[in-house]
Amino acid sequence: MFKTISCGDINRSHSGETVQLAGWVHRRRDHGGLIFIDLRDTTGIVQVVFDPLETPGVHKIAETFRSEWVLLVGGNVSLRPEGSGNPNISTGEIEVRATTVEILNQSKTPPFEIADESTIDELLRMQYRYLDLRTKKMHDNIKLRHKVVKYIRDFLDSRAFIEIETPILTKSTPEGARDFLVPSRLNPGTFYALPQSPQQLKQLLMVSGFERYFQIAHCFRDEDLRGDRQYEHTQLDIEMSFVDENDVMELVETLYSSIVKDIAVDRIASDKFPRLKYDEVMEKYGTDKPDLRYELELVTLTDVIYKTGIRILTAAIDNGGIVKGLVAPGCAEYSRKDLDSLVSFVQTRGGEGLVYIALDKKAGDIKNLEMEHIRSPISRHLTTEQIIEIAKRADANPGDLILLAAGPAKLINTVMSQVRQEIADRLGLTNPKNLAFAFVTDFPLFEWDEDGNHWEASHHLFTSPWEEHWGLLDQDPGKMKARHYDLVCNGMELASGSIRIHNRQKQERIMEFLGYTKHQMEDRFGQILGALEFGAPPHGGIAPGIDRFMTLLTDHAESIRDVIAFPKTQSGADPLFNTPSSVTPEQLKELHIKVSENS
RNA sequence: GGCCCGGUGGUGUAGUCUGGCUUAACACACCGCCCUGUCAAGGCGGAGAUCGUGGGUUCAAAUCCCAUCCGGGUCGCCA
Repeated sequence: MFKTISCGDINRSHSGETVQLAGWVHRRRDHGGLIFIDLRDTTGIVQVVFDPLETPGVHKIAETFRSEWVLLVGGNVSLRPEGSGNPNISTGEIEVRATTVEILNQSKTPPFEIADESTIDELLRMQYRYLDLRTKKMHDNIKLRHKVVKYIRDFLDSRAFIEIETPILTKSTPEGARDFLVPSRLNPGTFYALPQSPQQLKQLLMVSGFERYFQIAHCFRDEDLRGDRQYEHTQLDIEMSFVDENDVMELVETLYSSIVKDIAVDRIASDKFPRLKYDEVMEKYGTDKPDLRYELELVTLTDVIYKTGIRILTAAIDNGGIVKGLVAPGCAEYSRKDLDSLVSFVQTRGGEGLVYIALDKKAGDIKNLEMEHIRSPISRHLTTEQIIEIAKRADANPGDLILLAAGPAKLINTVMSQVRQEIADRLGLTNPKNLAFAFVTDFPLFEWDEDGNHWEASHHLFTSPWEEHWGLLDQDPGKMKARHYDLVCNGMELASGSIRIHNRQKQERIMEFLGYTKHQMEDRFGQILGALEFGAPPHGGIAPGIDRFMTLLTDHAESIRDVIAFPKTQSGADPLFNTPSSVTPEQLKELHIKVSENS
């Protein structure tokens, strides 16, 4: 071993000891006489002193040190002279007085400083990811991730779960997300697919009788990337036999609240996660993954607004749309600029616009509201009584700002849910230390797809409907509820799960309803349908995303890219490896692949 | 695929709207010299940028126009 102790582990109890350290030159402070080097390894930073009077030879070498050189330093730990301690670092009471030094490696001047406080272009960070990962910030993120994953493994192990690996080369199932395909060399013209999730595999493991399975699983989806979406992400895949939705939710609830309590100690979360119905959260928050750190509920105002006859709003209602409002408490004083930025916020997200009604707090009480207290582009189309009615319905008071948007329900919900988030940010209600977990339940089993003009499974087609809803399949499938539950937190979907169908006939009824022919069922799902015929136990599970969860646990993650060691850019590139890249004609030939000219 | 923001020495930014006062400014980093208690050390000096790329307009373009590439956000998409 090169070192007898790590930089960050030294403290005043080691005073007087002789140590050997290895690490990187974090910073150097050359006084001409004394030279101070902050030596950094993965545990932290310690100050090394090179004294020209005590060790002139070693001091001479130290004059050549530059940032990020790799050193092996021998020396004595000593308390710093009175008054020269550094309370900002854990090793600030002591220093190592160097007696020997060896340069293990030199470094070019790095393209950016290895420091947490610097903001560096993300492309450059990715091009030199191995340097970006040297920062304490990234070390902390990656180490915390390790801790969380280890905690999960220990937790589930202690509850009799078995971790089982499933293959990365699996079968393409064209529904859902786009698959990543891998050509088969031995079977020309055929392909494997990378798993979008081990869904069918874990169900098969339940049929195999393992009863409690989990896996830290890599999942692959060839869809556009975002701050919270990468081509490949890691999920905690869980499946259990002989359970109902409560068992699964309670397991996750205990696991997640324990992680917060034991690892992310600066985070605040409750032990019990509220359970909310899908219809209710869509109405109140406009999204199925609401941020519950604050209230700010949306209000449907379609009827009151329709009565006013204001054309710009009622036109949308005539076309089948809705009007939703949101009260921004105490924001009546918003400047024209503030308001304009909200309007364009809505417009850049596909909305027609945003109508505001500011109620001057001078009115005192809502009953005393007069026209002079109203600031709104639609005020001249409204009577005082109408404004009071709107305000009452929205539960707005003088001093508040009412925001209204009209249009198709889906769009308005999407946009207004984002306005809600934006207002909460502006009001400072989004403390990242608070983790507002909740389960969303009672999802519809199917969603109508306008474009394709057919029904789709809103979760996936293995999800069981409520037992008493099977009768609705032929009558009113849109009303069928699913045994499906999501874990949400701070406006993020963290996990999705369900109780599965474990009966072949029932599974085939769903597939048939979704438009599959017998032949297609057999071709795509033959393996799972077959397994369901051999004593498949009732089972269900859930799959929490690890990457998203990690961003909630750290202070230093702007996106999931900050909790993944080697992520990809929004266009799916890795600037470090410079991939995707072309391959040799020989490789293509072996794989029976021809690249078309016009691509 | 649509929309929005951004790209200026090694890094981070200013300058762009309103073309010329720019020999492109500032901070950090880098190089040299000075300096014995600093810790984002300090002082003095120095080097370093054809302003993402390609066209165009103009007497004149970092600045205006067109195209294109790259990064980020967002809608679609993500069972």
